Amino acid sequence: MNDKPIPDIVIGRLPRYLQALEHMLEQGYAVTSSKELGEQIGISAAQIRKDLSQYGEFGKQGKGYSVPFLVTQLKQILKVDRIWDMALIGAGNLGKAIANYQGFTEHGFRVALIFDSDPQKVGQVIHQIPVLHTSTMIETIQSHHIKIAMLTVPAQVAQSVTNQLIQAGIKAILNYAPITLSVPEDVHVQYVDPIIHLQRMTYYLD
Amino acid sequence: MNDKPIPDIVIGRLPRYLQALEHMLEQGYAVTSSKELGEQIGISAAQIRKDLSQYGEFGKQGKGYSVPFLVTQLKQILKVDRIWDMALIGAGNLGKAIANYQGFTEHGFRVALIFDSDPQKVGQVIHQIPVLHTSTMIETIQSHHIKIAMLTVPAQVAQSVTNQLIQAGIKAILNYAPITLSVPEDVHVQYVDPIIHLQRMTYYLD
DNA sequence: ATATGTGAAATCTTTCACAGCG
DNA sequence: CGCTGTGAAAGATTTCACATAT
Repeated sequence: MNDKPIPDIVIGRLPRYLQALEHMLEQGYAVTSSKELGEQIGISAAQIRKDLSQYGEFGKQGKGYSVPFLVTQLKQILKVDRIWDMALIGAGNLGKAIANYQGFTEHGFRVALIFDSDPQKVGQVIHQIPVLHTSTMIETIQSHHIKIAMLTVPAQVAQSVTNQLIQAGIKAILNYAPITLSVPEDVHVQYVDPIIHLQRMTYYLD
Repeated sequence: MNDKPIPDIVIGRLPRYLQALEHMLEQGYAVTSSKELGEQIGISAAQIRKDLSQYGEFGKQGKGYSVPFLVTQLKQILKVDRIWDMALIGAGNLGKAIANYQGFTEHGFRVALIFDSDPQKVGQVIHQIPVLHTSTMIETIQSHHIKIAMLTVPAQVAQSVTNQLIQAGIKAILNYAPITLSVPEDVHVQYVDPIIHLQRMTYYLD
């Protein structure tokens, strides 16, 4: 039981564990082991045990881990044992596809607000949510106490929209724009960029 | 000048460097430094110098790096100095959005083939490309010598489709299905999963 | 004066290997 | 016996700091 912060690299693996365990749960597994889970997701058994041991003793020696129990624990650790409302900024093709993605709702993430700066898009209803103009963004996000935003605006405006999001009290940004965002250190950013992933793989191709 | 393979963690940063440098190029920068580039993308100057030095001496002491030269070099290193044809498997909402995404073409990635198992989708034309039935997938991919696939099928069938892709000679998979794929070690997989990213951030929220 | 390229040092991460418990 | 939890060891990665070049 340490009081040092747990490395971010460990946090990054927890959602993968949760994903695999939820899959096992659907398949009716009652119990699993670090070895079995590791084989499923391509991570060593020792690493899984070490990662989990940062948070408590969830397993039983000689037996393994209870799948439903571990799912519950991981959800608590990751704070996904609740519903998170999110704001979506950018109602273009990508934004629309994201607003309609079922996976978010299934995992407790709800698109609550949608914004766009194009007057033609404002007033449209996407996935039952009306598109609002960005001029009302800061105060609307504030009044809804929303902490998570998804950014699907063009790269040229991504940083200035981000600055507004920070003013609005947003603390986590899922950024689909192909640009590195500059944010204060209490704001978290994750990047979704297929080009970056593809370029990382072509390196290894002939 | 080493002959050990360069760590994958270094490869993973190169596309970020390229992205920032292309951005600088558009803005008309002729020269940059490891310090300037590092501030742009939140990576230390020393790390950038060390990473680049794995591939050669691209900079000039006292001066910095020529932006256009470094862009050219990085494109060669990452093998994105050419056009890559790709196969898209899964013509649902997400697949359609991806097929229409301009960013791929702009970076030399071309969606050349689209497959789906749903007879209703077969024959549809998406972004000027006809949707083919998955029964013809293996031979069609082989005859086009395509090495990269994007997977936007439901999780339940992702592994079996992957097995077919491997038979077809695919060596790189960009996987949008929320499941870890099992592949031989000469096949590369990258994951695009917004839920995983969101869960990684909620950990840090109150 | 300024910024690279790079060994050496520091730090971080993973794996090992085994005591201990069910 | 089997599998966890965990210190210690090994390995990988990052940072430091400076000789060197322009």
